[in-house]
Amino acid sequence: MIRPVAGREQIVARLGELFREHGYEGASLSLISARTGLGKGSLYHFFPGGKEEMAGAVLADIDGWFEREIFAPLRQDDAVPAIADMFDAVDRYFQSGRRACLVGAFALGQTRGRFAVVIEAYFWRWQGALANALARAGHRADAARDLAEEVVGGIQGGLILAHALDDDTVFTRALARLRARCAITG
Amino acid sequence: MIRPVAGREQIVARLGELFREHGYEGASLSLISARTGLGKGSLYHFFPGGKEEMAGAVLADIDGWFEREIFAPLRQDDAVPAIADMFDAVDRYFQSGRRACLVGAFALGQTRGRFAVVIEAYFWRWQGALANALARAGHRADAARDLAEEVVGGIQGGLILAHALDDDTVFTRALARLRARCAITG
DNA sequence: GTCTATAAAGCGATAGAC
DNA sequence: GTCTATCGCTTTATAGAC
Repeated sequence: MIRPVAGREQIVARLGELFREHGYEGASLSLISARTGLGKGSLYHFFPGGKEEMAGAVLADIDGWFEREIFAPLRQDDAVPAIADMFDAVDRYFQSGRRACLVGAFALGQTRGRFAVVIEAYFWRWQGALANALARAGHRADAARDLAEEVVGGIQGGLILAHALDDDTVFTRALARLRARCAITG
Repeated sequence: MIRPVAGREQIVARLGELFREHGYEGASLSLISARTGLGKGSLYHFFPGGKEEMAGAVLADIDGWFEREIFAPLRQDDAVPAIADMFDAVDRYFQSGRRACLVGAFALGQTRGRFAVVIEAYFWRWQGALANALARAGHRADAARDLAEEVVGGIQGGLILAHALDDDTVFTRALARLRARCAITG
């Protein structure tokens, strides 16, 4: 028995978990209906564009969260603590590796085409904001860009490996490695 | 116009590319039929178990290739050149980042359940074989295990990021970083 | 806003002729 | 081995009552 959702905000949140678990193709409308507690009529009332609009809304929601909680602080706040906060926020957001990255999952294969602009912008801004912070933290500009790429990619890889091996500690170790590498050692 | 396939071997190869591009759910039988040039009757002649058996055959094929070309050499051959060969083979196999990792893609979400045993074994053996080689190359045992995890995860992350940004050079840089880190520096 | 009913198309899978 | 035809079901999406 699924309690019905309260508003669009909560609908989008549940859609997010559903797309994470089943992917774009695998998340059928009947499954969506069951998990949100809403009939198809209601779903099409909120999202006239159907499933593609639902997934788009989820991506926009995720993008907004990261912009607010991670990218903006990286660009604006004091660099060293902002980077530390990023790792904390990432660990919380991905539930120590148990939660998949929807943007990363959509980046592979055919689904990418539908949402290419959002996917590209998400990773581009993440890497850019992190490179900016790393440079302010004392890394040379080119090293900061390279390290930012390594961190963003390393997080995605850690998520994949943690899911593949069904072992959270893989993701925890990946975050710890990347965190250490962001410190100025030389 | 698709030229018909010559044998099961070639069918499996084409199925692999199809599943890479569309995922398990997205690869429909009509798409499979079109891309292999085989009718559904023929497909079910080769794979009585249907789509799941097709994907299973693809995974077994991939697993066999990696065991033969990468894992076994890592365990048996001279460690330092074997590790270098691994990076070369990985770069070739994933076409410098243009090709996705099917095992990694299947590891996320619902599809994982169908093939959990193969997925887990693939990454487990990769990391184990690499850790073994790294230890023989002079890394301390615990550092070798950690580095192997970083490399295998880093490759997956590099693939995701390269696809997301539609930029091969991301994967090339990731491989270069990981390769350098496998060298004994201390 | 939410529901049920239904349309039209596509799905995986099977049967049987050749 | 390969094909066409078809089954039963599910899919996305729409219509219209309430």
